[in-house]
Amino acid sequence: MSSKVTIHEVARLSGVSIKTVSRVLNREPNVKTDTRTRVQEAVAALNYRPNISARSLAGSKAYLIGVFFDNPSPAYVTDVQLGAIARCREEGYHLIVEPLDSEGDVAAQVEPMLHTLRMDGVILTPPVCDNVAVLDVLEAEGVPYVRLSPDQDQDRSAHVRMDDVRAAYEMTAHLIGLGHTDIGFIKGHPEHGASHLRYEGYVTAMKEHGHAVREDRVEQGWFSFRSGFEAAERLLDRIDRPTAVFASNDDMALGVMAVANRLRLEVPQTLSVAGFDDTPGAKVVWPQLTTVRQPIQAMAAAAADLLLTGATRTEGEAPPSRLLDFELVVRESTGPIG
Amino acid sequence: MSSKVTIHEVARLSGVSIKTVSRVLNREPNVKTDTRTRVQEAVAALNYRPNISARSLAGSKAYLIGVFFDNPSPAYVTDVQLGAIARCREEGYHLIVEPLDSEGDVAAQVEPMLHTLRMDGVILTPPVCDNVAVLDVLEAEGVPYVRLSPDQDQDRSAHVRMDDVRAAYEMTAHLIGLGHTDIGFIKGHPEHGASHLRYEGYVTAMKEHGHAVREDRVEQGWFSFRSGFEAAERLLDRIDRPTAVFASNDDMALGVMAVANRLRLEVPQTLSVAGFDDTPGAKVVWPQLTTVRQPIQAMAAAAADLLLTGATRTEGEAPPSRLLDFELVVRESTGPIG
DNA sequence: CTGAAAGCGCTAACAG
DNA sequence: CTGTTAGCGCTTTCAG
Repeated sequence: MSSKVTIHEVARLSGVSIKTVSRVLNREPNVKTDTRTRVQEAVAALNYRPNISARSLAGSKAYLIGVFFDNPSPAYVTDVQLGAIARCREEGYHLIVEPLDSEGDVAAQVEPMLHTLRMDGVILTPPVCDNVAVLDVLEAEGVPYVRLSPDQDQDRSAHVRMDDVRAAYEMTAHLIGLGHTDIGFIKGHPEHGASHLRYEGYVTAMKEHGHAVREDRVEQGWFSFRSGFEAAERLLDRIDRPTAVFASNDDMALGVMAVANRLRLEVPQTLSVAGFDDTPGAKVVWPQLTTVRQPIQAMAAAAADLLLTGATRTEGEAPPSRLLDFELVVRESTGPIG
Repeated sequence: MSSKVTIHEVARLSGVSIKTVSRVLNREPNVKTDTRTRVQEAVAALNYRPNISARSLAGSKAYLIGVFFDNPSPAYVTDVQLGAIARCREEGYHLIVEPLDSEGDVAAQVEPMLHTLRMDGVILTPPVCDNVAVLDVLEAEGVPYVRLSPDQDQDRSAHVRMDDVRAAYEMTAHLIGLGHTDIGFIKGHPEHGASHLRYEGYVTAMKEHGHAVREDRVEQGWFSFRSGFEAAERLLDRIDRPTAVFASNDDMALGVMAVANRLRLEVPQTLSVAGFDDTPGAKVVWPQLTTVRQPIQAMAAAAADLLLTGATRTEGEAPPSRLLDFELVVRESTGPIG
């Protein structure tokens, strides 16, 4: 219980008023350099840390940023937390995590936490970032928020996203560059916006390179391993089959790999397989999966940054947004034919 | 900004003093049932929520539980958070997540957060739960903590764990029950306590069933996919090979699967493969992996419970601990020979 | 069983 | 550039 040091002790030791200490703490202007130094020394000497409850009770900041999530993948959630905390720590903010139960009334879960804990901002991950009821509550409570990769109504709020179309385009181009012309595609869950964007990238790349998009080369999937497995069976269990398959996410790509194994199709000699997301599973198959990496940590850090700099509070103008670069991760599951 | 309702409004509406409202809020005794009801109605009518900063500034509780982690797997971290929050919400507590950078001075990172944010308790996950410097800081600051699956010095603090020995024993017994007598084993990272416990379970089961533990059937691994892959090559790429392999974790088991695929060994007809942990990857291979599921959410909930009930503050006696049950998850990667 | 008074440790005005 | 005075919304004494 060594934390009995308060702002008063610091003020006394440095011979100034508590208000001046407060100014130094908050990096406010109008403090003589000399005084500032003296206060900082006292802070260090006493190992003083301002009490966050007192600060938020008295002031307008809570030094707390919330991360709301509702069932996305663990790897995604963890990366969001790591990215957000990295930026938050610079300003002395902490992260409150609030898993939401999407089965229940999500808005009803959100409202109480906004009342008790006055967070300075909230980061919303998919799919809760597209839950209109949640956005409504947030706005009614006046809590700034940033959405990560929102599907719908992007102009409604500040958000951070990645260029799915271009990423899918480049992955397709990568396959084409390897010599493939007959490339199968497995679509993602039709209710996820990313599905359409990724498909669009694939189609554009095929067309621009003069390759037909055959109807029997495009299968519907649902982002799950099983749906990828089944789609791959339809695509591959026949004489006339594509030489490469691009699945809209890694889980489905792993399903493709499983089918390839079963059918004794050598990857990548006989079949190239590409995924999307760079989930942990991508490195846990043999051969390792070529995929697209989203800069999730950087996206979360950008979201935190928007919140901390107050950039979300725009008057009239369109809410700020950031578009980050993806990365093509070429591993062993794609290669030239033969 | 609808949250201007304070305890005073509630007191006025219910015709009592704020102290009585406070009593009702905190479920304190000595309030007439009638009065209590009236206050609760006022709370509901005004949609009042006590301000957490004010509460923690005035009182001794912060309504905040910390979760410290330092590089365990995303799936593990997420489960811990879900389990802990489930218990915390019942009491109006929130979760603060603090990823620690194990490369740096972990203790130095912990001390400031304990000062600014006076958490009521902290849950430590492996491997940070075995960092003595962190435990020292926690104790110096008087912050109660519970460790999840600690390796060392278990009696030092409250902790929650699972019976690794028995789980490994039962998995081995499962294989033996299927008719296997020649079972390979891949050990985990030698510096993780679980590695030894799991090996012990395997050895005990083999011996008790009258099967020899051949030296050339036990390989050292490091919990990574690659180490499992390499160990499996030594175990399987030869005429005289075991009919089953039990890897100390799923990542290594997936490495075994990859080697089996490569060597064209049919799983499970020619080779049974078992893992440990039930990570997401276990369901993302074909055939799906037989493994052991740790009740991570339940363990985290138990840890939160110890913290919330104040069970960690024991005088003199041994710190409390809870041992939870594991679950054998039998999927398709294990089966009878032939 | 209930209430009045006194802060918790800080920031927000406003004076100087 | 610096200090003074008020609270923020609660819990904690301590009286009734």
